Amino acid sequence: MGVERMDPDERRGQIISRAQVLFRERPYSEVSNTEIAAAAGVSRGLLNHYFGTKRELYLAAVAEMLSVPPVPVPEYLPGASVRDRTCQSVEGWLELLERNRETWLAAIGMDGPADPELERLLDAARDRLVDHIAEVVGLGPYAREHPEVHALLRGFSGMAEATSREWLKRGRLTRRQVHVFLEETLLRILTGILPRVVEDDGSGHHCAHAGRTTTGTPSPDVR
Amino acid sequence: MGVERMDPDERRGQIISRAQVLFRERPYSEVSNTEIAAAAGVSRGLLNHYFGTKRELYLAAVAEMLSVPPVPVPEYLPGASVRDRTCQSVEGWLELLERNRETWLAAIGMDGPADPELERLLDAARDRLVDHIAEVVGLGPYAREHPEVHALLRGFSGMAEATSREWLKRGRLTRRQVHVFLEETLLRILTGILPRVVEDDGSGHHCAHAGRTTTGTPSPDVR
DNA sequence: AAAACTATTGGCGGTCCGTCAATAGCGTGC
DNA sequence: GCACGCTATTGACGGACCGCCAATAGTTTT
Repeated sequence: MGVERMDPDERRGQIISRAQVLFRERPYSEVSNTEIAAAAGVSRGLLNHYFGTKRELYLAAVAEMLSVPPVPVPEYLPGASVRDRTCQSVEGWLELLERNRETWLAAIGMDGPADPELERLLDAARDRLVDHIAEVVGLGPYAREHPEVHALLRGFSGMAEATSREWLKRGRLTRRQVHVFLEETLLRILTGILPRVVEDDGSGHHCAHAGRTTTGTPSPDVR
Repeated sequence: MGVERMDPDERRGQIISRAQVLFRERPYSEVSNTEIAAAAGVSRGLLNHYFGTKRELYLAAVAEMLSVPPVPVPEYLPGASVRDRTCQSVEGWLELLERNRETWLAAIGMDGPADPELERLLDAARDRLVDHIAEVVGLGPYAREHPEVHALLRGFSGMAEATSREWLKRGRLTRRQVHVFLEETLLRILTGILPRVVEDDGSGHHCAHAGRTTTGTPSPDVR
């Protein structure tokens, strides 16, 4: 069926490409090699010939997905303030995210999500944690009134998870450092930032774009 | 083999318990029903009898892991300042984390890899992103000198991911809110918090514990 | 044109999961 | 005390999937 004989590199590329499409739609375990082979118009055995195992094929696919989204290059603005630069940085992140949202979401989840049930469980657990934080910190009523507060605290909880990973798993931070960092950050969020976000009416405020931020290549979600 | 007939609820509990042990060690796909059944001293068919499908068994196990409400109850301190409370909150989180580290890593990593290779890929991608942020923001040299800076920025990136999820997937935040929140937070981190963490020499600083924070029950990693 | 090379296929064996009829423990009514 | 019903529990069957390997069919070399 595999119509013709093909240049190995080309085949390889084509297979990976087809695999990426499927792996973006469904998680690892729910897409079969048979299916990938069919989508590529190729025998199943050929996948093993090129990649050895299904997992390796998956890794190759993901690796290429992640290697592509090269950060949109920001231009160096000599006169830019720290604030301008942070604003641009954030803007760049959001832009990138909005653009290849599929890719990122797919890359992060491999075995777990795609199962809405499991997702609900984890979400619920995290929400409980956030509720607890809100309570301890004295935001109880405020948080109940403004749902955004809750969502923002979820953001903080994400930071807590990430730094904790750096501490427990990679050892690049000490427990003390994690503590100080989280405490200081949470404090600023509570005292200064939170109200500002909630009461923001949408007027004014955007980056002082001297030049374009911008996208050397349009970066159309992977390729 | 299944030694005796047993009370259904008891059986159910026993199976879940055994399953949890295995699911903590290895990810979903790498632990077979056969194995779980063996560990529980029970026929494989019985798992399907009680839980229908493997996934449902998995969900039941995870649900119980997460339900054991990890929150250690903090005492209400009437005279405590906001700072004290945030400190306690953070301390509570870290304490909890250090204690049932296995459980959390398992629960958190539920939607993640467990494949070291894949983990490496994702880590590398995130590190690249963080490098980029550091560069844009003008921390390039500083970050290269102090690895902690890099790790802390990873923390911020965790926050970015979490808030973005709230925006893109759950719709509890607007893009604008995410932007303002991230920008403000990043700015404070850069100007005020980062140096403090890096130069912290380990002297002084801990919560003003009026009462104990503490652990009504020792909370010995799940149960 | 024959031979060496390799991309490509199809089938084999093994593992794993969901289903289902059959078995075996336990309580109940007479 | 015994037959009967209920259900926990098992063992086996069918289907899907994966990794391996010998056989096949293009392509290049001599």
